[in-house]
Amino acid sequence: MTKIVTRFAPSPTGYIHIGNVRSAIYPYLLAAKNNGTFILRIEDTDQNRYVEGATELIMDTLKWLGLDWNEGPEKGGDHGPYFQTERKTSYIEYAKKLIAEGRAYADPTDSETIEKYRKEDEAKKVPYLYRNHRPTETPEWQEGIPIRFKADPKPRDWHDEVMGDLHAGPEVQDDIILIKKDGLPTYNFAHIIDDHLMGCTHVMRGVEYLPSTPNYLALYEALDIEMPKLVSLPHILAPSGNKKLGKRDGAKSVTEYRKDGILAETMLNYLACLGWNDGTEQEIYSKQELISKFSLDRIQNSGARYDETKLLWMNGQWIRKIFTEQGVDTLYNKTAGFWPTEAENYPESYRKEVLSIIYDRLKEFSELPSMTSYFFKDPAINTEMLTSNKFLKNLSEQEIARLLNTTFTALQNTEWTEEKIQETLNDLLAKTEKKPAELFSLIRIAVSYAPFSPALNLTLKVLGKDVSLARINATKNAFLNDLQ
RNA sequence: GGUUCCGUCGUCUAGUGGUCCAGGACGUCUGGUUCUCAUCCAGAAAAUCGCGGGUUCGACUCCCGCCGGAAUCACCA
Repeated sequence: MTKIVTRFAPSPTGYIHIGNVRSAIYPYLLAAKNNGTFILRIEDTDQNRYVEGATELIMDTLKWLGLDWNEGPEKGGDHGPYFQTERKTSYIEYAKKLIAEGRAYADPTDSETIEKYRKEDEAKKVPYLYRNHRPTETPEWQEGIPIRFKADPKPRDWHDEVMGDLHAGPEVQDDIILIKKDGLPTYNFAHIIDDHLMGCTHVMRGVEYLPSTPNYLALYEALDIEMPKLVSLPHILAPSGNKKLGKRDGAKSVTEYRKDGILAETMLNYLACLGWNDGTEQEIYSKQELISKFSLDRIQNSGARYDETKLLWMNGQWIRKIFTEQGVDTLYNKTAGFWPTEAENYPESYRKEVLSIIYDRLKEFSELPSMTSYFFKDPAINTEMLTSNKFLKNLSEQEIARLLNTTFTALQNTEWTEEKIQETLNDLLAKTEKKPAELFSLIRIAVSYAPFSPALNLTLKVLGKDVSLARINATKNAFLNDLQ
């Protein structure tokens, strides 16, 4: 069995967004599953669209997701260089070979003339095909003149691993540009040479390349190159409408989700399963599970709409999974940079305690500041919040002050453990003859002034005895002052 | 316009001729878990399988037509 070689071949024009990252994920998974090679190749032949730093951005995204490439920039490998601009000579070499064999030609036609041909065909309502305007006299090639393929239009049948058996007629095959005026190859030509030279067994890319596949087929044939397996990946659709998700539709960069506090595990899981599933009812997959279960034939052949709600749900699942399976330390290490600024004044151990009791309501780490602020900073007292609470509406201010006083006293003599605090709270319930809804809400709000918080005994435990008592006292005093 | 691809609950999907008056998940709604928010658990609503014809004893599954959506037609990738 031949070794599987896949590649991700982005052009350095910006960040990787969620609409196109699957063409990195799937090749990675396929190679990893089969102990193959995953190559990162940078297709930088378009000088005009080149963006400084884009390659780094792309590598950063890949690293974050854990899609480690075996060959490519930073890694090297036996098939380098991995930037197309550095492979210029091989393209020229192959193009020259095609010219020598009469399968390509240097095209002296200037762009105005080409534009004229196009207009003429449009006016005549015939499809514009350059091969109908092929120049009769072609010069010897020299840099500065584009090289065109000499099409061999005929019906083409091929197999796509996702789309199945495909067919196209001669009307879509044309004299495509191989080498541009600037001496660099077009994508159409370069990727074929590179895939061949790099030994790629699978070419995975978006379905937008489907219409030009017949031209590639002709090129493989003319070059006498064994065709790799073709895998067309359907588009990810924008949340609304039916358009493919692109930067123009607000497709966020993959790493932007990292800033929001989405885990890499979630991102990989969600994106991989958008348009792929293993046929079971499993929803949560680790990278290892993805690798072992991945298969080309289970890639969906219709586009999938991107749904951020499910991503958020999945992130919650992953947060809980990591906490229960790998412990608070592992989860904590992923929260760096998300804590409220005041948290810096507290030891790591305290932040971990806080995380341990709030992690199960987290959906993304960006919620951390609003969810935990009262653990790090005394909340502003807001008596209105207490008196308007639906469980506390029937309590007079006097009663509130009295209840808080009783609580203060009881807690003062409590050993500060989860269990003991809970015992005290239960005793208080019996003594005051209040419903949990009343008493606990009261205490909870008095110490947090937050719309919600973890279980009361846990909140008090983590807050600490001194802080808890001080806050209860402060609220009690606020009501006493009110009464005076 | 030409060419090509796609079409199952709102969304992601299972389904390869009978086990499907279509299963799971997200979302929504209801109830439960000594307070809140969430988690978790239980339950509900939600798809005439794009439409119309065939083939067949029987079709979401096969065939044809139509409709709808998308992609693409560059010296961009």
